[in-house]
Amino acid sequence: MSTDSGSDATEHANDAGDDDGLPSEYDPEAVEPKWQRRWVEEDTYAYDREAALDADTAFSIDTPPPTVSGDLHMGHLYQFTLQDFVARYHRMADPVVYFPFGYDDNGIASERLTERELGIRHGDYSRREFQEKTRDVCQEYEQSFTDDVQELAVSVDWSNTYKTIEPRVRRVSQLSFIDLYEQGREYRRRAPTIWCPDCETAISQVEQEDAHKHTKFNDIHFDLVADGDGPVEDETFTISTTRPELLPACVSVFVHPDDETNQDLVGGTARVPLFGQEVPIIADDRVDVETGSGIVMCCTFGDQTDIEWYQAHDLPLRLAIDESGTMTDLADDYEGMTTTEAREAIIEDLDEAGYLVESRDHDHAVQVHERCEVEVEYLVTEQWYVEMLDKTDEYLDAGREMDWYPEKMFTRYQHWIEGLEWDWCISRQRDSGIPFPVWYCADCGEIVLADKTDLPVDPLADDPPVEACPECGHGEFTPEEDVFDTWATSSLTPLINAGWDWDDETGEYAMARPELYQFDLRPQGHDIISFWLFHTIVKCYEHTGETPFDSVMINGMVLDENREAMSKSKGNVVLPEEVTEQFPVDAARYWAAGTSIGDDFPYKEGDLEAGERLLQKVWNASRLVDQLTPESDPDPPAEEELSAVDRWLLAELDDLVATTTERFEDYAFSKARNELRSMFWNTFCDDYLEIAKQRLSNGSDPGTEYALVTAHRTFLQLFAPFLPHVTEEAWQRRYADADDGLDSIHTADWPDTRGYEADLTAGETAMEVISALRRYKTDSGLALNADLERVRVYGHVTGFEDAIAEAMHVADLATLDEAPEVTTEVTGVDLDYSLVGPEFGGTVQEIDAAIEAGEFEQRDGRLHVAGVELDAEMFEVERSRTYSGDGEMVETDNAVVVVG
RNA sequence: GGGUUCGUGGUCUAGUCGGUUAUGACGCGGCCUUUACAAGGCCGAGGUCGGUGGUUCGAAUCCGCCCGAACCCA
Repeated sequence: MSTDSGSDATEHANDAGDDDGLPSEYDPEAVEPKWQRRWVEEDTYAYDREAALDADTAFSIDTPPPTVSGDLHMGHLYQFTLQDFVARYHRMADPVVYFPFGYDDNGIASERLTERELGIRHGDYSRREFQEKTRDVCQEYEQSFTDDVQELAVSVDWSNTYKTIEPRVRRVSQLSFIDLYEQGREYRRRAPTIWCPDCETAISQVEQEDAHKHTKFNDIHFDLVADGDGPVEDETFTISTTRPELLPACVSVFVHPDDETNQDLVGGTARVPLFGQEVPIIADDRVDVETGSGIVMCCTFGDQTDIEWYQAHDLPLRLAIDESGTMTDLADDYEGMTTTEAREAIIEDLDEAGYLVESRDHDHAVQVHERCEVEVEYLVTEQWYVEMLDKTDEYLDAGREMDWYPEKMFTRYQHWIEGLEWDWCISRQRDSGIPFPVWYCADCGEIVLADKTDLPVDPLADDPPVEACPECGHGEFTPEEDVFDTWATSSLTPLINAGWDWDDETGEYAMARPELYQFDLRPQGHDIISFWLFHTIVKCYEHTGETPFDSVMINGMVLDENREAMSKSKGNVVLPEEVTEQFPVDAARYWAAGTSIGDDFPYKEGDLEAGERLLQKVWNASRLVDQLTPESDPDPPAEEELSAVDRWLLAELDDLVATTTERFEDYAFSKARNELRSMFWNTFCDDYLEIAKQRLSNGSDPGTEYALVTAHRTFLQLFAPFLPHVTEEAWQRRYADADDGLDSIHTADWPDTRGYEADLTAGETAMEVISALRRYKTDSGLALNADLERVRVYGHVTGFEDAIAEAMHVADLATLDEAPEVTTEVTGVDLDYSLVGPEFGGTVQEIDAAIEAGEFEQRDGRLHVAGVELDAEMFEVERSRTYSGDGEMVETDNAVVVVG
């Protein structure tokens, strides 16, 4: 039976002396690693392009490459496993699946990892040296990522992987830049920029996050030089600020237009203390009147509102802080200090000079860089931008064209886009990253792009494609030193996967694997859908004119057992390796399948244990099937050889195949898992197997054997995406074709419905009768296999009589044409409110009351109650029955059973 | 501060464009060794659906307000 006999030593560890059947114990510790290795060795998951082209279709998944910044966490396990459910299902249901893997190692996160790992600072090395160190460190982590992902049985095609720093990706990234530039979608401008003084780079709006900081709120006197009516003397007013070090950058003072007490100041002039510059007083409704004195100073730049004011009121620019967070010469005596030093010194001096009214404690939210948590500055620097704000409507439409799972996530995306305020700043002043393929004429500043055929280039090392400036003829060029924002590359994964490139011969962009684009699915965590998805849509849309994805599957976050986010500081982090040490991988996958897509969900050991039990159940059922059916591929029997119960099982199985297929198509894993489990456990194991066991103990029965094998085979296949190891093990031992390499269950065809029709009502009633008899035996203290002398059934179980009798060890079973002798008593009336309500409206309560009081009468099939008449379909009379004959009566929903 | 989503037995959850006895699993209590499985089988207890007001003959399901949580954006 074992089709891979001798291929692996570990496999025989637990089945000595049991050559013919399945070993009695399922041993995941031996079985799981065995198949993980085989699948990789045999390229079970490889993308077969020939087949894809033949079939003219491939199910393609654009997996977001995880950031290489440390070890695998539960979020990875969860996310990869969900992706794998999709990949495994479609690999069986569709001709071909493309399921690649990327490592995102070109960003700040990887630099930080390198610094942490080696205990160094990037600034102490040349760019090239540091890049090499980063690559070395990342390589180690990438290898362990690969091992981990393989150990989770994630069916990635390992022949289609990429690193975001590799030359091919650098080329795509630089091509993307050139294409967008040539389309006029990019510009370089000296403009206010969000700046991280610690990383010394520009960052984009979306890389900021909130942090609550404890600071001082300082009330400071400003001298009033003139109010709205003209010059005044010896008058002052008070502004409140948390950032007095920005006084040298103060360019105006603002008052809210509704602020009546200070309205007289508007149109006047104020003198900035210590620094002496005179600035206008202006009205603007962006003033926050809730905090502070209601009068605020505007500096270039303290926050985003300052930038808005600067632009709206055409204010002058005073730059008091430089790229490293150091005070400039504008700050006079404070030049060269850090912002923190300057803040303290200025407060002291203000106090001495009598300008400081009060300095009080204050908690407020500040913007910090998400990677290093250092407070951002707003500087004016020269950066590259991708223009976006002019086309947000179009990008929103692109998002609308995709199918969102769950649907509600689109709303989040929509609000995010509608709230955008900045174009996308894509230049970063970092060591590691993909350089801009750009030089500038040293004389006139003309922008010179690399030639597309030369990409990837490094302007710091390579020469520009021209000898002289095409604009002014000058012969010297300055290389662009900046690198791309990580997202500028991360947003290109569909193009990377599809092999997007410039074809110099045709003069067009083309894809090496156009059959993959647009991608069928983009999976993504809900915390980052906004900007990762958005940027991907924007770029791919601009490059190809098409939305990159057909559908998006959004997953939630993994929480701890108390529904709290896992974090190192809370000490509640569960590591994947701890989980897989304790439980089979299949059990972890069972847990992962247990959530509605999009919802956060907690780590739950109980679910892992339930998963483990299911594995054992699958195994034990497989053993029994193996023992009962010598033939693993019996021919379908003739119609008359199939008994009612066999046909019933096959018909139920058809329904299950249909619904499970639909669930997988809709990414409804939780429903698929639960329905599959309950059908397998309750209907197949508890009911059918018990019947089949008795039936086959008396000799062979082609119908039952066929139904048994067919159902077993089908269950293994339906379970395969969730439980790849145990299903493969059972499949190999019973069904795989030994002559055909690794005939894996994961490349088998997804089951089709077989078109069996059966009397499902009779089947259901028969199962009710069996349950009732089990209950009778339990209640009577009898063993479940105890013999019953005589049973009478009143109810529709036509064709199932023998099955019931065999399964329950009944010597004499017969059906009754009429209800057993009972005295019936009407106990009430069940109304169908969906019919009664609309018909009788307000009188429903009276009807209810009359029935409750027993004041009703049934005549001619109609119910006369509370002065109205109800049609037959609106009600059902409830009766209680008392059995007065011999034996004991047991009732079910649809049958009456008399034992004895 | 704004927005989005969510709040169902001890725990996790199904149901949620209204129809009246709310689904399943885990856990809990009891009983039972049936020749695949005690990691099994059977039975049982346990919730009125965050709170409140409203719409309606009828609301877990629709609307308002309040409370709580998460995420996103300021």
